[in-house]
Amino acid sequence: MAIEISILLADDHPVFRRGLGLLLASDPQIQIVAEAPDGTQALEKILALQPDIAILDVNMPGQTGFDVARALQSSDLATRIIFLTMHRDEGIFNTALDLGAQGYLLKESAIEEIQACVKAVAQGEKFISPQLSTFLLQRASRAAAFVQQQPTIHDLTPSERRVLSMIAQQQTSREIADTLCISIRTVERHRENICNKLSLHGSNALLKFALEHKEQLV
Amino acid sequence: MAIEISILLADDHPVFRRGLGLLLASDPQIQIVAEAPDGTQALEKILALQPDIAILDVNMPGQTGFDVARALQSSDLATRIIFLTMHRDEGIFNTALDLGAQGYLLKESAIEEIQACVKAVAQGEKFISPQLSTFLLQRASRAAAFVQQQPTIHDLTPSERRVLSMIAQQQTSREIADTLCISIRTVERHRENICNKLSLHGSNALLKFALEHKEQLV
DNA sequence: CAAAAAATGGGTACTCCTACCCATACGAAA
DNA sequence: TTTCGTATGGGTAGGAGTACCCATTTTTTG
Repeated sequence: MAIEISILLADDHPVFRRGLGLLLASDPQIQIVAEAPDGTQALEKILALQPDIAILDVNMPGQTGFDVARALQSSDLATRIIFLTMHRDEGIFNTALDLGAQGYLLKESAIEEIQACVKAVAQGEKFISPQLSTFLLQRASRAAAFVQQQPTIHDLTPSERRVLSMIAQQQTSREIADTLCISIRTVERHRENICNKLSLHGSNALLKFALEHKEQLV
Repeated sequence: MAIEISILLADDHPVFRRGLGLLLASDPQIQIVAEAPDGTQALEKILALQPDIAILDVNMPGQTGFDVARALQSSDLATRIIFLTMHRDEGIFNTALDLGAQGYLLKESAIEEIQACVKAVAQGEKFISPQLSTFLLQRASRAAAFVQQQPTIHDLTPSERRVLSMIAQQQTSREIADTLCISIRTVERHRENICNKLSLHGSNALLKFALEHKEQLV
């Protein structure tokens, strides 16, 4: 078949981006119509070129892949999204799916896997890295249970998220209170609520969590 | 000139490895003689093929790029080493230089930069990502001052390193003491000594440091 | 409008960690 | 042999954070 799949490729690592571009373009069905080194340029080019598929790195300087996806959600473009990430992380994975991603790949994926993903997504199917099947099953069982058993970062209120991200920047409650011009007790209250929502216990639970989930706290 | 530079390429991410391979091979002077997905295979192929240059990812499953470099140090091979890493991290950088690396590149480097690095190293020069010039200057000034002003992980004793890596695994002093069958006071003494050596201050200073330098604590 | 959620603030007890004080034992280096 | 580094242990004070208790105000939502 001579059906062309037009693709925009966004990743801030030149070698990875160019390399993947070359590898994908070696397939006659696939055409790379643009590349972008960051989310802002990716979004511009997606809106201008309206590719079939946008392959977006999650972690890019400036606008992240998630930011681009959010911006696209409010448009009526038919461009489908494949996320590409370093992190075998359930939180990021769930965020991606909540943003309506059709594909989710780890950067360590084999080339054949990425090609298969592109073709599956081009035909309207979904494709998720097999390495993440655990997360997918957990997500499915959660959905089946009709209750969210393991609340994530996304269940936090804006204030709580703000505090959490400041914790990830290694600020103490005292410093956070001073910065936000609120009482340290309020900060500690937020901490408590976050701990409860995320089922975190023990000493420095929040600091540990925050440092391990920095990426999601941009 | 028709001088061929033979290269072994080791990285656990297939797309990055293949992509970089294709990009480098597009230069007529450069020939990729082998690729490897992990340190063990990299070492085998280096010993068998004796390439001019080995481009090694630092973070690979099993044997890391550093492990390979250590193994090569004790051999008398002329293969020069270029390290490739995600992390803009001074500790990793210094370790690499201590291991006799001729090149040190960030994965976010431009393709031209990597090509320049390969050619420089092939001619016996050194090449370090310009993004790391800060570290290089710090290292130089440290050496000039003839004293190590900022001791690093490498200045810790074996016991201290063991404790630090357990801290990075989110164990409390109590748990570490139980695991090692020593008094919690000894663990706390190690913590103190580590804090002093690394000039760490404030609450949870060690936990923060340990979580931010996990990669070096394997 | 009423109810729920979110944000604000305070009290108290407890644990963990840091930061200082003290010491003894052992092996290696000067 | 003496000294230094390392590992081992104890005491004590204080800061930071968790985990409960209490409350009021504002905003959002049904």
